Amino acid sequence: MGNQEPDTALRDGAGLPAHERVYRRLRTMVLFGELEPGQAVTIQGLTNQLGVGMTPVREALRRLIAEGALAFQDNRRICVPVLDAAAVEQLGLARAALEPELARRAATRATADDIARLRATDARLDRAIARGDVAGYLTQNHRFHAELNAIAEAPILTDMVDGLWLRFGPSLRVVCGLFGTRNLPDRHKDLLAALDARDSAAAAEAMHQDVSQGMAQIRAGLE
Amino acid sequence: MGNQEPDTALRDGAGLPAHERVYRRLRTMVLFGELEPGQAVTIQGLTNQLGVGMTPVREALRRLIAEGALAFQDNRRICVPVLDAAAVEQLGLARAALEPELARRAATRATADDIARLRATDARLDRAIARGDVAGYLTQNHRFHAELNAIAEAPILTDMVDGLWLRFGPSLRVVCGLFGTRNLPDRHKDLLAALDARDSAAAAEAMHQDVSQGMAQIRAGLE
DNA sequence: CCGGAAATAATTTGATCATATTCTGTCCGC
DNA sequence: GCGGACAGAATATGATCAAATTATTTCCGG
Repeated sequence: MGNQEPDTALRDGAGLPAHERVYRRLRTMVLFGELEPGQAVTIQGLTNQLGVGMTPVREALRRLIAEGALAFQDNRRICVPVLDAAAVEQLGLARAALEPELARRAATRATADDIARLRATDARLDRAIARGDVAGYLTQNHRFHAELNAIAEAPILTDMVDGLWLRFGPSLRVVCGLFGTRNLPDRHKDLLAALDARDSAAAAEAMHQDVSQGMAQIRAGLE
Repeated sequence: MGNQEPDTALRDGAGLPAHERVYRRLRTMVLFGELEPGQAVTIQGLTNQLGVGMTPVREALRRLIAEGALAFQDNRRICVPVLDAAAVEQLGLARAALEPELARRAATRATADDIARLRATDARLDRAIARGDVAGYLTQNHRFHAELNAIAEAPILTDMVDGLWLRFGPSLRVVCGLFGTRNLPDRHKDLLAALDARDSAAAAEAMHQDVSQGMAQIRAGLE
């Protein structure tokens, strides 16, 4: 059979280099659990699937591996990492150390517009949970935290946190697939109240709770 | 002129893929300040200098950029990042959040052999300082922290911290070049005492001091 | 004669390179 | 000062080589 059209998912992002498009595509796939933990990823498979040469694919993979989103197998195969209890613990520690600091900063900088935007995202998040829409939950939850981190204006910390989300994304998806959208932690209401009040300490505390509960959920879901 | 022999610094690591060798070489160059902040790095320059094709060089650069060791210029040129005050502040926050935790864990796991090895490294560090040997100071100081982090057995946290060191390496070298090895902070004695006593809290506190003083030094050195 | 382990052949996949194409910034002539 | 040609550098492709996994065959013991 001939090669089908080069994957509609790359239609946007025209003008960007091919390796950047491949990177973004794979990144969202990992972040939202479209690839499951342990799944193998081959270079040639991606070149066929995405309709680009191997050099851009290679670079995108190298970048994702450096960020921990993908991992080398014992041999030289590439796959989505499988988290063990120790990994989840370390990711939780790192998140608990960094994300409250971002929330603290956001509380001192958030404008009324910023908070309104966050509240709108949180409303979409609640609707997705009520609907039992796992993909919607993952998307909107990430969006909420990403918008909050952007307000903090700390690009280095934000990049580090993004890397952490990338690492537990596939596992979070698995856990949500098991338990649905019930029992999902959500300290966003406390957080929004703290932002309204410009209360840095309360914002940091709310974020700490949100992170702790979220990681506990993942740990529990992996038995 | 013809191309000279393919760089003696790549002689070791035989058997590893070329992109891995290029990555390690560039990584140590950045980590120990052999490249100064703002310096441009070209792909073709590296292919000539290291005697490899451009694909391995491309992958190594992509990886280093993902780790923050190198950065894109406005156009698509690559250079060593120049840190501003905000960047140093965020790096300091992240280090202060993560490295004390690693010290805490190391205190609960360190064997007598581990501590002896650390003490030997610290002795070499002191000799380098007394000698005014900047390169030796940078090497042994990094080695001390790397050995300590290895004891903590937390690979994810250790990787994150390694990435942070990569970011401020070039600037630390500049500061040391300005001020020599005088006034360099060193809470390593407190740290070793805490390890001897298996005192996690004291180890974390000593590391927090070491990090804070080190980052303050860098911030001061950049005016 | 049958089943399974070891050895070997075939396919798949990763690594590297040489080359072509595109883009950016610069320099010269008008 | 402006526009177009030129040079340099990065991006992207396909071909080629090496390593590894899988499939197949062979051979031996029961």
